[in-house]
Amino acid sequence: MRRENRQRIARVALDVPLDSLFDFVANDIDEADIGRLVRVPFGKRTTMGVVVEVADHSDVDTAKLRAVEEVLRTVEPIARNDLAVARFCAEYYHHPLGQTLLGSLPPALRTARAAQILRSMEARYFAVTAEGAQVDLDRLPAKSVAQRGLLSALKAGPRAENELAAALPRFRPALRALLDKGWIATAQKPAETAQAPADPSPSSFELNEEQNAASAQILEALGRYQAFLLHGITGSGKTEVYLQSIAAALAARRQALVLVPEINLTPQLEQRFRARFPSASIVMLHSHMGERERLQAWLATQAGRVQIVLGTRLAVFAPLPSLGLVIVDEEHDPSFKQQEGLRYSARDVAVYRARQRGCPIVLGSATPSLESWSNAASSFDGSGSLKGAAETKAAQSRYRLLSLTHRAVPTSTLPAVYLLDLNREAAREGVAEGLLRQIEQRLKRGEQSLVFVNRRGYAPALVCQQCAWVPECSQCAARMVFHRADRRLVCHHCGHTSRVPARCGECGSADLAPLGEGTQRVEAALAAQFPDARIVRIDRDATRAKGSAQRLFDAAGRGEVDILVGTQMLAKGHDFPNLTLVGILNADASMFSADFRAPERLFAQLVQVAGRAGRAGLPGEVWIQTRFPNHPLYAAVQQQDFAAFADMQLAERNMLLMPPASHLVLLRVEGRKPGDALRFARGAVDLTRGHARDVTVFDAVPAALERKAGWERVQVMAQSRSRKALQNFIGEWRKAIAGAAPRAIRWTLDVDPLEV
DNA sequence: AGCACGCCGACT
DNA sequence: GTCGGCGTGCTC
Repeated sequence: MRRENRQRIARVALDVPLDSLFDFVANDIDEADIGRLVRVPFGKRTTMGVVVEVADHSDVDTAKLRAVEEVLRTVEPIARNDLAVARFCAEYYHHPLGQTLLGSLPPALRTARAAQILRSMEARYFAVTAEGAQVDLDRLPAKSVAQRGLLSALKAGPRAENELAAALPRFRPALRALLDKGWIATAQKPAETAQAPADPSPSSFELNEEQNAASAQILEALGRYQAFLLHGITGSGKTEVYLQSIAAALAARRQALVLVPEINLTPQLEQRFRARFPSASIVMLHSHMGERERLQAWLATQAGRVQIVLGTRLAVFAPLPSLGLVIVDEEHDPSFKQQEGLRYSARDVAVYRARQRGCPIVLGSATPSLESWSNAASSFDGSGSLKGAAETKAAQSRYRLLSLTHRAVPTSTLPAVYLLDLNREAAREGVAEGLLRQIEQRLKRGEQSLVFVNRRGYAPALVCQQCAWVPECSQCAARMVFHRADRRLVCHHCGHTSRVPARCGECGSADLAPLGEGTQRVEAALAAQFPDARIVRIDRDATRAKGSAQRLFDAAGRGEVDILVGTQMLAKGHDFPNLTLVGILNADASMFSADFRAPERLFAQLVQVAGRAGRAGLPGEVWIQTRFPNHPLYAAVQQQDFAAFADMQLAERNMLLMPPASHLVLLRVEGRKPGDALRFARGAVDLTRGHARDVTVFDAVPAALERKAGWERVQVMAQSRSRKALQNFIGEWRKAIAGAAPRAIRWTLDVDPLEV
């Protein structure tokens, strides 16, 4: 029996929190359409999906089956490689495939109006008609300048509308007129001319021996998978090594993917890349781009018209058909980990991609994550003794370590680091006398100072002098931060603001005083101390307006500022040539954190801020205010010895069985009603009884921030030395939790959580 | 996730 | 008498 018109079924991944694929009838579809975007009817709405499989029968009731509405053939299918990346992420992070896959696409392609957006973006092309080709330009009326210009431009060949509009004055009416005369018509898009490999301009300065050695090793690995950890002190010229490697990848006609942290995505970096590769096509990819712009960049990359993709974590999903090199700059940076939805680590996904595509990946940092550090070290026994000898050996040197131990500019040296003991030294508004004296010296010498305070606002709390009452956010388990400029209290967790109370909410006293120091208070204190100094504050509040951060940085770079006061925003990527002093105010704050990674983060932050001092010739000094001058972390910062610090931390992690000595997953639970979250989380722990093979499940505990925006938050940690055992466990646990969770509970599993 | 349906409280 | 709260169920 022969069946005419055999029915074809497209199995489609949709942006819904369900694990299953959905079947649709699509008779004009075949294997080559796997990875294509399709518009499908779904319930009462229409949505976008991706064809993941093609079959000729469906197990779903024929009555239920509906037909694909449209196959988007103007976009190339998502490559098999990239589908595999999505599949890996969905599996590893235990997130629905549809949401993972659709979430990795530019937002414009996820909407049902994707086809419309694509159409509107497609440039119209115009060319002369046979009739138009006959027209003698000189015989046109003298006054029709615009028409003559347009016709002569098109006689040279078809051109895109947007190009013409940009190049010719009064383009629209001229276009109209020539179309009416029938001399020109819309035309096919001319065939792409293959892009010549970009010729890099020569390096701006000679690489030193270490940089050369590092580059040589990366170059040697082009064309195969190899992970490198490029550990270079601040100012050691890691970027030059990246540029050198990228040049080689481009010369081999391969694409390069460069990931940078969110805050570091500065125009300067883009400028540096463009200056270095003037004839290469470089696109940016980050979440602050408009939807068109982002789609455009994505499409150009997919079409192979782009040589370098420079972006934040989301760029790790860019469709690069000929990927040949991956760079992750500041690989330890927390912004590479997504904190909602698909909770992926862009650094880890980047390693997966490099391995999949058989190309090198360079993870660069002055203060690498302990995960990467242990992957690169041969001495660390991080994989645990449970593994067989062969496996352990393979795990020991998974990454190759490349070290840059000297500053690239020979005249610049690492800054000297000093501690200011707050137990012995008076402080004014949080600024120690010793630091004030240092700043004064810099002012006299005409040099710049930077004061780092990792808190915005005037004071992190307001406190009643009579009964010690402190105003708290009504929605969060957190103190309200006092912002003096706008005379308001602000919650830094949910954004809620309120008026400054005139009296204590407890005892009615009018004696409320600010407690602790934020950037605003330090700025005010310094202004009072040094009335003639030019002081600029740089934090999220001061740089809210678009471009204002850049203006402030530029002004500081030109030497128009004597003292910079600010938060982390100051810590990264900006060079202030005249800066010779860095003061660090509340470094101790994270000493009390329950998070086992707090010291690692603090060390990275201190090194990063310290690195701002003395970058160009002038010797720099760093002064850290602390009540714990004997803490070993500060000793390590003073020595600027990352290896010593890392080994100390790794020993601790080994003892406590924390990453990288083990692997973690966190169940995060949120509930609106008091007690709901804790009750459910405890139930989730009970579900694991008898199922946690080689996995330790800890008790449900309140999250670091117990209540946020009205939601109570509880978490459960599960730990294992075996990644595989943990993965199996998570799969089972997730199913059990999903079956038990009522609607009033929000929950997610965070694989390899960063903040615990 | 959306989007419906459905069953109990205060209102033009 | 309706408008509308959010609990439960389904989407090829």
